[in-house]
Amino acid sequence: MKNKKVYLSIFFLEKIAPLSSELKQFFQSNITTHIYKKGTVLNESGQLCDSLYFIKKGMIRGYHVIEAKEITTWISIDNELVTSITGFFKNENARETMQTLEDTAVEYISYDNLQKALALFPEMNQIFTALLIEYYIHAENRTLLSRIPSAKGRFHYFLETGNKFLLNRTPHKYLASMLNIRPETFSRILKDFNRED
Amino acid sequence: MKNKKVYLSIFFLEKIAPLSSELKQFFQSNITTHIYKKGTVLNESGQLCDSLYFIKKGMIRGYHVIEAKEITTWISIDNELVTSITGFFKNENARETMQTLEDTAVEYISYDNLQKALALFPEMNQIFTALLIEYYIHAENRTLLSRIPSAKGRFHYFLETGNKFLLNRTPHKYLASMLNIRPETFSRILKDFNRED
DNA sequence: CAATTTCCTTGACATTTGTCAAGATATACC
DNA sequence: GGTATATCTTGACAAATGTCAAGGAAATTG
Repeated sequence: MKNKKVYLSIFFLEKIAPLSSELKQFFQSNITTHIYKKGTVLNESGQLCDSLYFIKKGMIRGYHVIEAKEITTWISIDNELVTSITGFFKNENARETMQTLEDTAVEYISYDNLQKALALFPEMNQIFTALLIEYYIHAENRTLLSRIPSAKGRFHYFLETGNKFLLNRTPHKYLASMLNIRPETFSRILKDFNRED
Repeated sequence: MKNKKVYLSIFFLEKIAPLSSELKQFFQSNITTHIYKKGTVLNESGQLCDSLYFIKKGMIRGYHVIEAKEITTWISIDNELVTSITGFFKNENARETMQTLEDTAVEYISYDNLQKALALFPEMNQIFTALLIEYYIHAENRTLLSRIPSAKGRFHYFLETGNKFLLNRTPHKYLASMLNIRPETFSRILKDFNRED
């Protein structure tokens, strides 16, 4: 008798709204798992991103290339959903590149299967909407953060909005990029911060 | 015989997906119109924002107050939907303030009525999702813009992404704030830009 | 349309942050 | 585990942008 796999992403979705057993069964049959080595590019800017990933364990960043420089716009870790949102949800080519910053175990579902789920299971629409709102809020927070005038201000806002633990887990150059600060300046701000505190 | 009012917002929604005549009728009965004087605050940070506005004609900005300074995060004009998204969609207190920058005619619908529409008319969910995705993309664009390192770079990205016409319509101090530039610097960059071009 | 207020521009200067270079740490790889 | 590579730190300096102040332009108000 075959063992049923346990998918963390299903638990994750259940916390948003209850899933019918049919929908759970659907996920059970359509989720794929994979482990990516640190540094792997999941999806390149300009390619179609047709997967929605759930990070079981690990870290992924999204970045854009502007004026020949990488600009990191988000970093996600364990128990978060990630995709190249603009590309995935409109089923168009992604504008950002996604890359793992640690060895990363993911569960994922394809665009087509997600659309199927939306068509077949009414409760899926509810979940999908809730997720979009959640993601919108993240985007709004990032927007606000990056408009704080001083580098120090952005750094502290970043810490105060629940990201402090990333200091010990993410290479600082990516945090610096996300905060629109040069690594050298980041290092200096961090020194001051550790001194005060 | 009573004249049926013509609501631009209904045309706006029809462009996203077809509306059943029942849904159109529902909007017909539940849309309110209003004209706000320039400078009016529609919804203050910390208050519940329970309306989704469609700008018939005019201009509205959203801003946050951080470190005692106003930070404008978006500016919308004719034929756009606006609300304090985070607040409205989660039915929580808004974190931003919305203010008209011109005399502004709006059509709006309440949170409760929007929820009713979502419950009663399946096609409304489709529209709602499409709108959320559209708004997400806007937010992502703003995020990217504000992470461009140089003030000049942000200014040019702003122009190149279809906002040039705002130069002649929006007081520059708000554009400057949205681009995270001081008004004095904005003025200097603009002078250079006009010289070159 | 005159008066008042707000907004924009310009100059001089201060401050922050970026740049470059070198050495120190940490991490990855054979 | 030792070597190679990447990352972080620090200093000296340069460049970009912010700040302050004053005058001019534009818009608003009575």
